[in-house]
Amino acid sequence: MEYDFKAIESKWREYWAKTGIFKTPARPIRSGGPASPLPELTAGQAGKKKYYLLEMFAYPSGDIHIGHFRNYAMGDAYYRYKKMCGYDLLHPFGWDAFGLPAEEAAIKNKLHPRNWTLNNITTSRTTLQDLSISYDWDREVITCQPDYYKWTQWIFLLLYKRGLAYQADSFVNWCPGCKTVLANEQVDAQGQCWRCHSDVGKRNLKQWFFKITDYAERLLKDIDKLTHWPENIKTMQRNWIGRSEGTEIQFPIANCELRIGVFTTRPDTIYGVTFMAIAPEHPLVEKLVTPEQKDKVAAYVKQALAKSEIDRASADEKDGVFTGSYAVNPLSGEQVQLWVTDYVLVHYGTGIVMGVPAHDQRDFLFARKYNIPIKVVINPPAKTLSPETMTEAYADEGVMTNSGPFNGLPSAEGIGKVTEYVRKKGLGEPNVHYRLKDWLLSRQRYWGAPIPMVHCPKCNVQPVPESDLPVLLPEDVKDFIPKGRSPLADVKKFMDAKCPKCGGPAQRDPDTMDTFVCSSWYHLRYTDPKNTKEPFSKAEAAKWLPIDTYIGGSEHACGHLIYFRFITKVLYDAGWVNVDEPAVRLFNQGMVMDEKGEVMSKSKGNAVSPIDLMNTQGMDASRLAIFFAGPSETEMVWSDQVVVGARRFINRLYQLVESLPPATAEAVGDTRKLAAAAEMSKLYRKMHLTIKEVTEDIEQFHFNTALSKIMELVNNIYDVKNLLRHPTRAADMEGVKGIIRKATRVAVQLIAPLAPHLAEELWEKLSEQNSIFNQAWLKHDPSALEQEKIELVIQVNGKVRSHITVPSGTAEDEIKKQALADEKVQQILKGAPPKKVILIPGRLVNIVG
RNA sequence: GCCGGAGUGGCGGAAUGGCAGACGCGUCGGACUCAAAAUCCGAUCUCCGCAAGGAGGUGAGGGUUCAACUCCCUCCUCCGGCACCA
Repeated sequence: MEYDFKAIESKWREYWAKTGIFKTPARPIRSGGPASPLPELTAGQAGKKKYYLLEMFAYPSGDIHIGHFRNYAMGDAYYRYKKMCGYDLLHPFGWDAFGLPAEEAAIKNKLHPRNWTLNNITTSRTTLQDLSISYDWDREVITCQPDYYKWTQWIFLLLYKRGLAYQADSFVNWCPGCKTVLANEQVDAQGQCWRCHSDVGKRNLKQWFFKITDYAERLLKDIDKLTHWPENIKTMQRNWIGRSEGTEIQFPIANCELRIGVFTTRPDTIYGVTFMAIAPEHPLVEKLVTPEQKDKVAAYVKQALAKSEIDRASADEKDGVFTGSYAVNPLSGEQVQLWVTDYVLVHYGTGIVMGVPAHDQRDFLFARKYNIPIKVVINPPAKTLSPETMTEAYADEGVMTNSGPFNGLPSAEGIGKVTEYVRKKGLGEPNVHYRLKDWLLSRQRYWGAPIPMVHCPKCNVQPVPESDLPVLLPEDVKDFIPKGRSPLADVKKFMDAKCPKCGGPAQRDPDTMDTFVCSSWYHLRYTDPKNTKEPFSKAEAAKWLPIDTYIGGSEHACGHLIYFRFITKVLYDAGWVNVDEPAVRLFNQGMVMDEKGEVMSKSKGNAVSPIDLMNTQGMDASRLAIFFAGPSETEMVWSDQVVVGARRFINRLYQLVESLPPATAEAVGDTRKLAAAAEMSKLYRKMHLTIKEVTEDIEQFHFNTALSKIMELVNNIYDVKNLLRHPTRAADMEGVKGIIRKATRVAVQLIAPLAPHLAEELWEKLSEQNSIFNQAWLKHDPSALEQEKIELVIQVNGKVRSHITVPSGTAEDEIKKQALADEKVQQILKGAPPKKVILIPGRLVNIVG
């Protein structure tokens, strides 16, 4: 009979839904008694039974496509495997439901963003349920619902109370397309908006920030704890945080009281300073410019700010304008000109640099352009540089020269010596700077969580009291077309508020929060999603945290994956959670591409619907095809071709089970005795080897090799079965049937995480009553892997020349003797004595002639 | 430019110091069939050879080793990330 995937898959889908097999156990079993509030149990502790498996939740942009499906199918397979291993699992799902596309779609379709979003969620949820992904839907979270964003606002207030949320005027990334500000993480390498790819500009606005820089050092240092995270993600985070050790040195301004600090990693070049440079946005520019230069500087600043980030960064020429002020080199006493230039970044270091043209390429270009002197203070080993002949800066190490008391010192040593000197003189001190900037979270958009702050004319900024949360997003807003300021600013009913401090009239903050705030703590809400009194209870969080395996795309390396580490640390410091890192293991799944090699996505219109696949190919066949296509972490190309092998395999296994004698003939007794004949003992061994290898593979997300090994087992079963077609030893028949049946059961159990509907059906056919997912995962018998006879490869000079079979446990000398006596070996050696004989036990003998 | 990752049959890929190409797709041959599909069996890295067998072979070149897809050095190509970071 053909395998009727439609009937069988829907039968088991309904069965799982009815029996509630994916529900989270109320109390995960922990060794050492029931969970207590904030117990000391953490992941990695021996005997723990809980398992928190999480896939990154989804932005509900329409329906689930095959790219999502690959991600969720991996999680589902791993869930089912872990369940069979006896873990109590938390495997929730939810929706990252605030965000710009909802507004855009709403404007286009004349739908409220809320309705558009909730409709998409309904569609996508139904799809996931149809696909039998093992989520506990009782724990679903939807970030745009007041019962969720109430606690997002609570998190904001927590950060505010802890001095980690502040409002500041600053030049921020402004996307003219989205008409909102963007976090640094949302501007790509081309200086464009991550969503609409408009060139991002700069605007000076008063905005809310989270002080993630306070956590820079810990976020960096604790990367070392993440031993089960992919190396590339950790490297990306390290680069993103960008720790840089250097020295901050104060330069007095001539003829005035001001001093300016510069940050440098090369204090050894300080005697080579021939100018100073300040960023155009720097607040001190106004104070440092002299009246004569005022107009020129103002014009320059204006045009610099008008440039897009990318134009500014890609300019080959370094240009600038003299401010009219002079800075005094605190070591040499020399006076140098202070320039404004846009190659200095206001956000990095102090926003002011010392210009050392001889030893910094950018400074060199700048000095050449404006005829600023070049002074050599580092000479390369055994060479003397001359400013006149230099064509580029010499930035490497060397020997200090023209540097007063430091002459003759190797520059590497000079760094420490100069720092020490300025520190003693009170002119500066060692300092560390980070590339990481504070997290800009205000958005001038409607569809987000309102910022729970009010602005009182008397009391300034005041937090909304916790008891007044949530600050509800007004629903009856019709005009959310972006205008460059928050649509909420025009909703009088929303804006008018009482000051929590003085009770006087005040205004709400009109901005909403970056959606990355919503997604930075959802993993915590899952532990206690219906709590109305707290964001989550400490006890529930303690039960489940940390996430044991987190599955998601590597594109979140420097965004979400840093933010959720940060928020977890803040909550750890505040005593809410007992882990300071959210996820023990991170797994990055590869993307799904179409046959042209392009990423599948809704916007490209090339996305394959998993529902279509389910209807045409079957869910299990589609899953197996996805798993088999290649390693889980690499990209895969989807084509209908890849399902062919999977479908054949499913039929092959189904036919195998169908062809077994009735259950009464089951001979599952002492299979070792049955394994008398050579073929049988080979199959018996293969069965245990497969259990071992498949277990190891699934544990490591190597679903492709796991499946290939199950295929091998099934092929071997067929080989043995084919022997029955021409039986020569009738007495062995029953034993052979028994081992076939046993091995088939094993194959069915091993395939269960990968092809769950098929496995349930076959399990039932094998006369089992209970769900296969309530069965214990198989354990291999190590003694079954031992072989009575071992085949060894015989090499001569590293080339395979022959094979011998020896009883296991044969003495090394005996093996070597036999190897040398081999006919083939004799032919090649021609009687000459071997120089060396190398024996690798259980593998090979290499004879060096 | 800097930092990661990768490069293996016609294709997806396997093997992380020990028989390169497991498993699957495709192709070819055979069985079944009136025929086809499906299914089953066999072959399938390249070259020489009827065969037995032999030689070469994992981006290129060098090295370490009894033995290298695997480790080391140099280079090429592709992918990803960062990039005026002082």
